[in-house]
Amino acid sequence: MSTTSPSTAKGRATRERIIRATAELVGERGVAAVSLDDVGRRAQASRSQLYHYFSDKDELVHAVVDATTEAVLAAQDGLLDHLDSWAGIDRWFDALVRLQRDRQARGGCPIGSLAGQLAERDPQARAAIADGLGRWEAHLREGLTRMQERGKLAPTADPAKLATVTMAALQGGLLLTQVRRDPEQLQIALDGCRTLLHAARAK
Amino acid sequence: MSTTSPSTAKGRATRERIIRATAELVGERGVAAVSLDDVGRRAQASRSQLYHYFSDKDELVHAVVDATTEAVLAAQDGLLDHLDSWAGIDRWFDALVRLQRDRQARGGCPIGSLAGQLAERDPQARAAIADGLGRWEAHLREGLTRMQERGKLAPTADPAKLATVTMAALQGGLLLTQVRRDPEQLQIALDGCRTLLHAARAK
DNA sequence: CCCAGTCTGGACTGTCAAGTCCATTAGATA
DNA sequence: TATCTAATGGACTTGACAGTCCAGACTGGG
Repeated sequence: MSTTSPSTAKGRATRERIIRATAELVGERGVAAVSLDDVGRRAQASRSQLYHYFSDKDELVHAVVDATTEAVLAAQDGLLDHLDSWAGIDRWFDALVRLQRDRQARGGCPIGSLAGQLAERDPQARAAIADGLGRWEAHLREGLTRMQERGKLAPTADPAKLATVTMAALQGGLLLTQVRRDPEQLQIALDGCRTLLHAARAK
Repeated sequence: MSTTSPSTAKGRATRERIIRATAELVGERGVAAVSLDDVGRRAQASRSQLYHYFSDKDELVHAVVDATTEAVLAAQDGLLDHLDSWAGIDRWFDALVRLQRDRQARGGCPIGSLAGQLAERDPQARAAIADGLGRWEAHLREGLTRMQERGKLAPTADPAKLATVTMAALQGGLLLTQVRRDPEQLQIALDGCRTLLHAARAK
């Protein structure tokens, strides 16, 4: 629970600034390595403001988890709603790989990173992350389902499982990309995945 | 560098105990949440012993990374050397899924977890983790290559890429398993991967 | 313009962790 | 047995961090 939800525009802006700054720092260094002083500095907010808007660090982290999942989904806006055609899926895959190249293979997946850091430490965060990944996966599952309905995907294919495999390849590919500092790793993973999806093409 | 490498059996035992205790704690709570006092308590060693054998926490963590990769590979001993047949690959996949069921989907992959925690924070650790994953992947790549030589895999297939996709599916499947607390996620990911591998079967 | 509620700055406290130091014990070797 | 070195215990220092507190500034509805 927030200690205070801001009722003025200024307050809301400050709260947003705090969350954004925290999310950035968490992305750069990981949750554990971010101190509230760091956050205050980057957000141009004093310590007391942090405690004015969040009851403690955990609550701030939860807000960051939510903001991060929203940001990841928003960043894919325009792509996730068109996963019901082979071209749409290709565009999505290409965009994901391009993003890793632009980022020089740093940081991995913001949600996946949070997962690794929080899953065993904070059950509430784990649930929120699972939810975020679920929403992400749902876009693909629903796209594949529509394709099946339109006869583009074999009737025997299982859209739910295909969506899960794809998420696994994506997350795993991002992990390999991050560890090896090589965006090609994601490319290879998604290429494999594409082959698998095409194998479920309606004949 | 170690401050001191133990020259007596007792010293070696202590050093081992420290590494093992740290690895356990890191697996349970994550790197950042483990203090040297915790380690001392679990390893039955005083603070000064930690500094006798390791120059600082980072060096201890590096030792843990090495020990963890060795442990993960050792745990798959008897499986990794037989990835040159469809049956061998099936046995491997099954064992991985069974392990997650036994562990109630907790902890994910020890190496993958370390990757998420250290990749952006400790370049040396990142390199060590990349090396460990590389050795892991090499077993599969070499197995697939042998299969190709024996005509079990299509000549057009690319063992290196197939091995990479498989590692991605494995790591991603483990991440989903961990976040969703559901071992079935790994099963689905590996089943998809199996389908992909079979698609590269020699006709 | 007033003032109640909102927002903000920064000093302060308690806790805990990393890393240092030194005195002591155990063990090997001659 | 004497002696040297490895190994150990634990107190101590230093610094950083989470969280508290309170006084002062701002703001918007009356």
